[in-house]
Amino acid sequence: MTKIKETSTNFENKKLLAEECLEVYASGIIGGQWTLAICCYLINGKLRFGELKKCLPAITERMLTLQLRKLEENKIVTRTVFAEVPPRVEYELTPVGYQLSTIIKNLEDWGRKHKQLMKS
Amino acid sequence: MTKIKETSTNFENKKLLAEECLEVYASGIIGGQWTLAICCYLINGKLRFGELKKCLPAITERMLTLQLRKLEENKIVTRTVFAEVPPRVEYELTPVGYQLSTIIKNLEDWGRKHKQLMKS
DNA sequence: TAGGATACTATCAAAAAGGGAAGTAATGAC
DNA sequence: GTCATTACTTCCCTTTTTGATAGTATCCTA
Repeated sequence: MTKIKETSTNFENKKLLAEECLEVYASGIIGGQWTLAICCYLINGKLRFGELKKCLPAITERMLTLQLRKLEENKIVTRTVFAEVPPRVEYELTPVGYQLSTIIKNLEDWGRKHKQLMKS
Repeated sequence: MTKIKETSTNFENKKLLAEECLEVYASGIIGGQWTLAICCYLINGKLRFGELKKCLPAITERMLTLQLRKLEENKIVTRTVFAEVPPRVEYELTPVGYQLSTIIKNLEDWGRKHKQLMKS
C-alpha cells in the first residue's frame, strides 16, 4: 500500500479490468486485507483510531492508517479531527460506506456456506 | 500468486481475520486480481481454457492457470479434461460458484453507485 | 521536568502477487 | 519429417503489499 507505478503492466491491467467490469472495480476498492474488517466494525457506528486498533489487535498502526486513508480517499469513511490534546480522530462510514452492508451480509452468507463445503 | 510462507506474520494475520470474519474469508477467496472476472464469464456457462483467454486478452497463460487452479482448489470451478489431441479442458462453475452471482450483482450495483459518486 | 496519552509518519526490509518469455507433450495434417 | 494446435509448466524478474521498529507533536499530570 504505497505509491503505484502508472507505467507497469499490472497497473494497466487493473485499470482496464476495473473499467469494463464493475464488480472488479468494486472488489478493488474493498479488497484490501483489512478493509472489510474495518468497515465491519464501523457499521455499528463511528470509532476512534485507537478503538479500531483495539478491534483489530494484529494490525499495525501503519496499516491501519494506510487503510483508513484509502477508505477516506474513496469516500467510504469520513475523518473528523478534534483539536484536542491528546488528539482525537473519529472515523465514520459515509452513505456509500453504509451501503456496503448488503455486500458484507452476502459475503458472510456465502462464506459460511463455502466454509462448510470445504470441510466436508 | 506463488507459494505462501506459513511462518510469516502476514499469513497469520490472514488466517486470524478469515477465521473470525466470514466476509473477510470470502473476500480472500474471490479477491484475486482476475478471479471475479473469470467467474463473470463462467456464469454464462462452461468455457475452455482458450476461450477464457480470449475473454481476458490481457491475462497471461501463467496467471490464468494459477487463478483457475486456485478456483478449483476452492471448489468454485470444476476442471474437465478430455483425452484428445490437441487437449481440450473445460471449466465450469460448481453450485457454490454459481451462488456467487448474487454477490457479483451486488458488487456491480454498488460499484456503479460508487463510481458515479467519485465522478461528482 | 520527566512521563503519558493519542494519532500519526518515516524508513527499511520481507513477503506476496503479478508479468514475460520460452519450453513441453501428443498427435494429426501436410 | 516438419508444423500447427492446445493447455499448460518453468524460470526469472519487477511491482505491490505488508510488517517491524522507531520516531514526532502537543499538552496535561505528577
